[in-house]
Amino acid sequence: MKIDRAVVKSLPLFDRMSDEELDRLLSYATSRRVPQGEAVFEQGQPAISFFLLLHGRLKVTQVTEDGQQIIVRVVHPGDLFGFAKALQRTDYPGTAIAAAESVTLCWPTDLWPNFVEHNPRLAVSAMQTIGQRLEEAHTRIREMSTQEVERRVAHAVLRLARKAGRKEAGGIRIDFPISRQDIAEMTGTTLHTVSRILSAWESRGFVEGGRQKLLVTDLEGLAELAHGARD
Amino acid sequence: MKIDRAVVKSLPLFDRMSDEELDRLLSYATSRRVPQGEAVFEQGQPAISFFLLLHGRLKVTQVTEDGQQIIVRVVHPGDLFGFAKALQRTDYPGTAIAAAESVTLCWPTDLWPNFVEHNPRLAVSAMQTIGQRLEEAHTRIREMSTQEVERRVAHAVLRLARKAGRKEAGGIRIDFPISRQDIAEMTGTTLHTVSRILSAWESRGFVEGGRQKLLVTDLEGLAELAHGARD
DNA sequence: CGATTACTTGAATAGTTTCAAATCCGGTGG
DNA sequence: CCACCGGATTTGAAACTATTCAAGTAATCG
Repeated sequence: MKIDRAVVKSLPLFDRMSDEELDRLLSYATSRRVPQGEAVFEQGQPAISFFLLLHGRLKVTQVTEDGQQIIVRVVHPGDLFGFAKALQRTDYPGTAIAAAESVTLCWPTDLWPNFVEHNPRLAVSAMQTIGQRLEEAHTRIREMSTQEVERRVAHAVLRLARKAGRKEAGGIRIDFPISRQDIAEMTGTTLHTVSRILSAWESRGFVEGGRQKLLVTDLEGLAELAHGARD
Repeated sequence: MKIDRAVVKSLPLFDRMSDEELDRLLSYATSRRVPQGEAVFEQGQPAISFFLLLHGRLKVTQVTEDGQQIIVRVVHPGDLFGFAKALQRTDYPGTAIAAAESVTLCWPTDLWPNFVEHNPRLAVSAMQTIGQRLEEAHTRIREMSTQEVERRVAHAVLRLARKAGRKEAGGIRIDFPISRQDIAEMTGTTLHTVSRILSAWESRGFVEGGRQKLLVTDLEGLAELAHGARD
């Protein structure tokens, strides 16, 4: 598949890179279209590549020993993902599934040290990314430790609106198919509880639901709820 | 305070480093004794230093907006900590408190890039450390999402036994003062629930409690419980 | 000792999950 | 184009886990 250089160039990660260097980087990359529902890589597979999401949306999931699934994070366009090797792992700790039709760039893991050497900025970016992820993880732990389900769901929906929201008449549309089950797996609860919460919100005018659809109609209200101002 | 070179040299992080390089590193370091209950740094302070724990034990805590506290992690001897700057942060995201009398090495954050340049191994180690931490965080999220409190507490105690356990007649002693409240803050529950659980375990012969004391008397049994084999 | 902090434990309560069943929606194939 | 099927969603009721509230009991430190 042909790589769209303009798209890559527009990403913050690469915007200060010289054209030559960018070309060199891209010359090693392959592009891949991932249909909805298909996995880019699966938990436990050897980490032979690392990736950059160009279009679409991925869910990174983990399955526990006893078969329960959680969503570790959502990958948005422009995010690096699957760089297990940079963290000294040999296999992928989770499964990355396309929530919507997606396009990824893909490099062999072996090239990581090479890239980092030629592009210190990339190393810094990677560090930053990991640091952010660690913080996000801690935030989530904090929320799960101290907040009740409704506020956790509110925070999750707000994050989605911020990272995957598209303005639309009447509110902010979460721009990829997301089910109640997904939200449950992101917040550590059950789809039943999520459904009840969204129903309650709908009657309060905060959101509008739908099959794998979510429209935030009152961001302010939700934010207040998430921060404990309302109940 | 005088730095004990032998102690530093015995750490995996430095064991392949040349004596000259180690001396150079240590020449920039200052050593500091931290009495029990005192903080090495506090949440929100500018990150002017990074640290290595030589002796003792630290709890890293975060306080939520509404004043609730959680324990993000426990720092064990040999661990690097407080390298916020490496993650592109300018302040410390948490507070590090000495759970027992501790000794730390301390470097100015500015030297981090310099060190990393001269010691690629240190950079790799740091990456590895962060990667491990991210995994630990995800493990914790997974546990909090899918497991009930008793199993979470079992896992937490097992981790403590592994990382801070000292063999002793009759079992494995958690080698620093730890309260029910601490365990509650590590597992996202209340001290009451932890107390009840430990009491139940004590009558089943898994542990022996005490004021800020914990002795694991049946590691096997606890492990089974943690993995869902018993109830 | 006296005060303080840590711990234990019972009872009531609240928040969530589990179980069960009905309903809705979207696409597929006739 | 429409009936039908399967996955997604909703919702009620029961069960349960863990928290909150409320005392009361130890252990430690000055």
